Amino acid sequence: MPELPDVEIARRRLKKTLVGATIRRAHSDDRRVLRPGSPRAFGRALVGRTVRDVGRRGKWLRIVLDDGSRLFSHLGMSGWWVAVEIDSPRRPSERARIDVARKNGRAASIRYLDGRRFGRLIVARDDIEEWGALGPDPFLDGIDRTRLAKSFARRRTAVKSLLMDQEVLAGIGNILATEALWRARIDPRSPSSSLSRSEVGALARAIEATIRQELVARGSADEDAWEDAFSVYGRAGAPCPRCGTTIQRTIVGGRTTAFCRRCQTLSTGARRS
DNA sequence: CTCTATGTTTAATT
DNA sequence: GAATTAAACATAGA
Repeated sequence: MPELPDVEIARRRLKKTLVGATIRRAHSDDRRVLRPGSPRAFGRALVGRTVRDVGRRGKWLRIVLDDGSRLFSHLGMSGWWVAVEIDSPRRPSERARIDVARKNGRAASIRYLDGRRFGRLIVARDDIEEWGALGPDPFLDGIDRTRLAKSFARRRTAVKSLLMDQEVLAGIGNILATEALWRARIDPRSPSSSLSRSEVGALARAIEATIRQELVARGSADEDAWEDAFSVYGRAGAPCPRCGTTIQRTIVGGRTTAFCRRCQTLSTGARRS
């Protein structure tokens, strides 16, 4: 379940169990998830280390260790971390496990699950390239309207595709982009360079509000809260919560997109040709 | 059987 | 070059 809000929730939970704890065992034999690393390097880098910090940028998690090395975790499409009893039996679905001893004397264990195995676990001495390439994180850094407007002005690509570009803003995926554009009343197919300054502002506010809303929905124990928080994502054919018009489904930048054709307007302004 | 899926990278095409 | 599109990855569920 991995977009910015989900990864932020995962970060907070991991931080509670891991910071100050010392890693006693670390195991993974999943070469796909560890790519381009190896099971041996994974264990060797982690065992004996104490966790200093658990951070996040965009959809990446970064666990910093006492020797300065780091474990990066990207959840892909289906990745997730769970905490379990230290002696709980290994389940076949577990792609990695890390057992720690905490300062309070209690032991803990976290397991990485990832059905589709698009996720990554990377150990490195320094920050990896993918981390450094990320644009500003809307939750950590806020959204610089001027900078965003400049990114949009440079290209005519569909605004939704630019929103999902991790170098423009880090952490926005298909759900956040779909929901924020609905909230800002902007057609996802609008060329980014056609957005007015006030539309960019409305979009920035919509992104911030959607992140806050999903953080609450996904942080709650209620299983249904996750889907209930969506206004249009996955709701093609259902009525728009705002105007009642049937939600449309289309493809933008290769990804399924839901939108309301009545209340999300297509900007066509400033264009060449 | 077919289609879809919260992501990213790479190859192919325009 | 840039920019867009399709395919690929691996797996589960409808």
